[in-house]
Amino acid sequence: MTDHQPGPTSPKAQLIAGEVRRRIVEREWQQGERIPDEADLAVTFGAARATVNKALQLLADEGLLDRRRRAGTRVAVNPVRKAVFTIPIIREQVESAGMEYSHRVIAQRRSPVPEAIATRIGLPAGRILIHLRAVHYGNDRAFQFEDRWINPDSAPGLDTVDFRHQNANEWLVRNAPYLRADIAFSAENADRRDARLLRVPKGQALLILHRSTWNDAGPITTVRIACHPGYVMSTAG
Amino acid sequence: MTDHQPGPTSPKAQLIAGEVRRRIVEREWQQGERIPDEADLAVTFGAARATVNKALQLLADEGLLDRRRRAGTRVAVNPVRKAVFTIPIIREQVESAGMEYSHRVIAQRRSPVPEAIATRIGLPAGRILIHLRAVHYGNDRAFQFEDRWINPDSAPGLDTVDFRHQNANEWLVRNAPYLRADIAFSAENADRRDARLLRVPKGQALLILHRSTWNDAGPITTVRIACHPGYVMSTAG
DNA sequence: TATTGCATTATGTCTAAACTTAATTATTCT
DNA sequence: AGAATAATTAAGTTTAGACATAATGCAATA
Repeated sequence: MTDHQPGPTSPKAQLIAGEVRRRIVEREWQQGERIPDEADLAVTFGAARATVNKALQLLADEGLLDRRRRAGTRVAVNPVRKAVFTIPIIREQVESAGMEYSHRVIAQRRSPVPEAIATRIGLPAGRILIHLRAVHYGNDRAFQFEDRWINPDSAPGLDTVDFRHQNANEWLVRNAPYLRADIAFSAENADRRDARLLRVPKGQALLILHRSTWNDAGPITTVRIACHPGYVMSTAG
Repeated sequence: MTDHQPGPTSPKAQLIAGEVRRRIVEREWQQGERIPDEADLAVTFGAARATVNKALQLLADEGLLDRRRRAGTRVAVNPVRKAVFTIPIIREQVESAGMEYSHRVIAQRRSPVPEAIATRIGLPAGRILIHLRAVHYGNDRAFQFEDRWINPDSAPGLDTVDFRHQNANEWLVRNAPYLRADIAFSAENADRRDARLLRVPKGQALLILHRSTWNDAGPITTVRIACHPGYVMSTAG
């Protein structure tokens, strides 16, 4: 088509998704109800079916629609609530807050991995990994304390890296991209070591982030990050 | 085309995404490096450009690629780490663990909203909202304590609902779909009330989840959920 | 009656071609 | 040289058409 309407300012698929979302929110299409099929909607909205498909996929990903072949598309009864968190790179986070970033390595040594950690990443207990402990600072205020185990087989040259001069996370991000990652949040009372390194009272509630990464050759690293009190992890809008 | 190859078992776009991912992970394409453009890749992979586009969009969403019009596609230097969490419906979570779900309303009254909460959801302080406090149990063990404020204007009939017989979250999910949601995790030491209701010692570290939702007419609800100790929120596979 | 097989249907995916838009590069003008 | 302008390029989006696939329901069969 060479001639067509003035042209919307945002992509058509987005507009369609927005309109469908509105109809759901305003109860024009009720929970569990079947909505018109893609071909019909394509006609109603004056778009190609592929465009409608894209819009509906979007809403299905959001958890607002349930779609099944042959059965059609219906409004989700229990909209799944998904939240996307962007795991910040500590340095960027500190610097974007206008503070100066620094970090200090508390310990770096080769050591047999404890059972609890070995099972978490699927390695036999007792394997020799690099054990690294470091604190990240913003303007000399402790921000995070990380306790990390690194698989020396996961990247060439890992054995000889001195993480005192080189942030472990950044080195790994650049030198050992991962295929799969697991992330978990929990809360713990600061133990003696957390308390000392983060300079908070023992027992202080801390947000704990556990992250493990793998590539096709096996586990790369697993880390427990203890965040300073008051740290909030929120859906970046 | 009526004749073509036996056909891959998984979608072509996925295969292409996988192959590109592999090339990045194996350093064939280095960080920051420009990769061939869509047209070239379409030829290499024997696919249409739209298919390659879909694959690359996928990887860009994952944070592995940076794409800009005209400038081309390059391997991300700092792969953004995104994590998708599925916020569980408490009842389902309890029941899927083989426990019996129940909940108890501690208080339900109309009350002027405190400043801190009003600003969080963008309402003038002092507005009269429904204030609800409830505990969720699994097999009589306290699971979560929720402290919720509900905007009575956000759904018809909200004024007359008795949440003793009707889980607030589920009622809202069904009767007041939201357009936008904010979710945040943090850690807090249990205060006296948390401790009493969750039956844990005062000071116990708790994972706290703050969630607020809005539709086009304004805020619907905001809630602070205190999870029992040991609760872990992880990227659900 | 229970089972198998087939037609139907709605979504899933792909293709080829076109047009749109943002950003870069080259060119022209001052 | 520097600024304004035009050309070019690569991604972004849409379209129309086709075929693939998974459910569903119906019909024929054992």
